[in-house]
Amino acid sequence: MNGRRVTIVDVAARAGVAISSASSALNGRSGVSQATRERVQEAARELGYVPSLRGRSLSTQRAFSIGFVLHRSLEVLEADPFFGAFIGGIEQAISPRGYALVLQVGSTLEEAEGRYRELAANRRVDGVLLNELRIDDSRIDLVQEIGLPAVGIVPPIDSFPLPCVRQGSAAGVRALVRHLVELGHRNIAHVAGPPGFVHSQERIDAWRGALEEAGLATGALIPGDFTYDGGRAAADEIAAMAERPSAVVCANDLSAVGLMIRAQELGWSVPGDLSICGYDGIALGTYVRPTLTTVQASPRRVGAAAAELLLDLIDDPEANALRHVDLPAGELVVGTSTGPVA
Amino acid sequence: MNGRRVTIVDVAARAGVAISSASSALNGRSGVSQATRERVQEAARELGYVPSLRGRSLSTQRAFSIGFVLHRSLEVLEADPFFGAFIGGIEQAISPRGYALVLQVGSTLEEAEGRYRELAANRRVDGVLLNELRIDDSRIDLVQEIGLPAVGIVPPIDSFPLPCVRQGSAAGVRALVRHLVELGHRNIAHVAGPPGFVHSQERIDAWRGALEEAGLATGALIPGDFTYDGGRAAADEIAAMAERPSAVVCANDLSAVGLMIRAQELGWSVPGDLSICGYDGIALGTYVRPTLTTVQASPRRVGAAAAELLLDLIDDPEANALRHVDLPAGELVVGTSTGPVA
DNA sequence: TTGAAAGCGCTACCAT
DNA sequence: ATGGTAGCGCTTTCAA
Repeated sequence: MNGRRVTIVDVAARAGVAISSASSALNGRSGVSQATRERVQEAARELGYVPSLRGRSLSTQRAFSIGFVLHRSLEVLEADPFFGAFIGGIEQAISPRGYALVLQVGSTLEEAEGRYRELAANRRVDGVLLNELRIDDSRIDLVQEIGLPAVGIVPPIDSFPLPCVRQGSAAGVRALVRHLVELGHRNIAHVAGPPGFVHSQERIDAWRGALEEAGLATGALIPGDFTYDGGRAAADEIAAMAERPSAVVCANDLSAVGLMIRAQELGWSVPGDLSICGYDGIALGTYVRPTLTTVQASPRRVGAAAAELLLDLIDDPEANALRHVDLPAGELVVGTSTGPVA
Repeated sequence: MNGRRVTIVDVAARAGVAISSASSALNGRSGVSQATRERVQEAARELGYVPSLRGRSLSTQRAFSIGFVLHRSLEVLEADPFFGAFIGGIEQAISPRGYALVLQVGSTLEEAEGRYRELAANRRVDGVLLNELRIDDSRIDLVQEIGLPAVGIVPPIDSFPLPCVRQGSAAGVRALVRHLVELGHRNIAHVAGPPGFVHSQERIDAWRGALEEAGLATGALIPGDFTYDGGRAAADEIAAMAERPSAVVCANDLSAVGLMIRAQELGWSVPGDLSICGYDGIALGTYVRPTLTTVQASPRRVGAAAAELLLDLIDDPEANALRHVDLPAGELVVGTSTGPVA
């Protein structure tokens, strides 16, 4: 590489115009003649000019990047491939617009909050994505307080105070329950997600509601935590029950797989003795036998939509202050882990 | 939030000193009296001053972030949780040093290269991590050509021209083969990684070498691509073989699981008819039945070590120009997918 | 020890 | 349409 980087000064000099004209020409602003514009662009090309993000950043007060904090334990991260797709979606949406993703990891919620504060304080990013929201999530106050543009990823609740991408899991969970009911199941349990999460609650409500619609009694609500081991524990819990359910809807695929493996270890046939379904549609569900009945979510699309909305928000805070994008619900994927009641 | 952000000018004014003194005081540089230093720090605290990364960035010519480009198809990303841990390790190493991770995705190698070029051209990052290197990887020339600090993640080869973190899989593969030999296997095949990758080749060589050491004939070398479906295809290939191996070492866990599931579908008993092992030690291997015999790699540690080295390199290019860090090999994890030869 | 001032590379305002 | 020029917030050199 040759010594100094080529700057806009070099380009302007070469084109024989003022720096300001060069800037306007390169950024497609008006106020330059066609001839000048072409001369500048020509000079830039010849010199291999690439605008410095730093200079631009300082002068425009923009970082040209957005932030996302994974607030999960590293252990879960290792097991759950969900984020790969989500991040892929984000990238896909922002890179064409010249933005980059700054990814941070905070294992606890407190740590995650700290990272958001940091990102905001030093203005490393122009906005952040908020996912896996808790009920009364403190991050909402946080971003409002520090004036950091933020987009939430939430179920379709009406009262969310920030712009958000809404993908409901209620419809999917209902579809799962209906599927089970059609197979003749009458006692359908639910392995929940960790308490406090908006989407944990949403799935619980949807499961309850669907049972009600079908005229069935509410089944057992078994605590869970979205992990493989949580699913295994749920199986043991079921084993200890006086009246076992014939089917169970898990809050996500990972715990469903844990439940299924443990059930098989306990000597049960799946779906013969117990029908199992999950939620998410991760690849793992197609690897195990029987294959998992689940709902195919689209983390990639969610990531892309949320990132897109965030950039819009950054560009025009007023117009997008309360915009929300509704994404279609996931589709039912019938695997071999659910079958007719014995 | 109050209108304007507080800058170093505000701090200096409040402390009643010059901006340059404030800067020195805050950054622990010498040339300020203890009294001044304290007064400045006090003022900064009172004002809630956080240095602007942008200003610092422009003046120091540093981005305070490093880049990593995932060059994988989104499909694989969704299935392979490897990167979660890797990224966690990176984050863990850099965030205490005030750095952030800029993550990009390039599905093809060409696209990935483009992203590296971009990162370098606009100086969005101070350095990059290079993993999954190919033989004669073009990115090596690229970073050298554009003068972008880079750290490679490679097997322990001597000739690597960049600073690197070396974690060999050879020892692990040998351990797998020895394990199989002890179980009485004499015909041990290998499902390879995609051709052209350094670590694909390393594993092929290690498998061959270990067979030779054991005085056995080289087994079948079955092409693969690190994916689940590649593993399934390998099972079909084995099914078509005149003389089937009694055991197979796969280049990674994901393909081993694919192979195993397909083998079971074909009616084979695992490990009765075929012993199978993988490499990586991903959680998936403990979910399936039988559980996968594999080698536990440590992507988190690799990520952390590589990031650490990269920051050292950025801080002192000369001293670290050819430094390499050797990481211990992974450990053999014996699951139930391998057993005595029938 | 302290302070003034010159950049870093860019944008945008204001004369011309 | 064009060209100066004043920032953006910081670091760093050089005088005082």
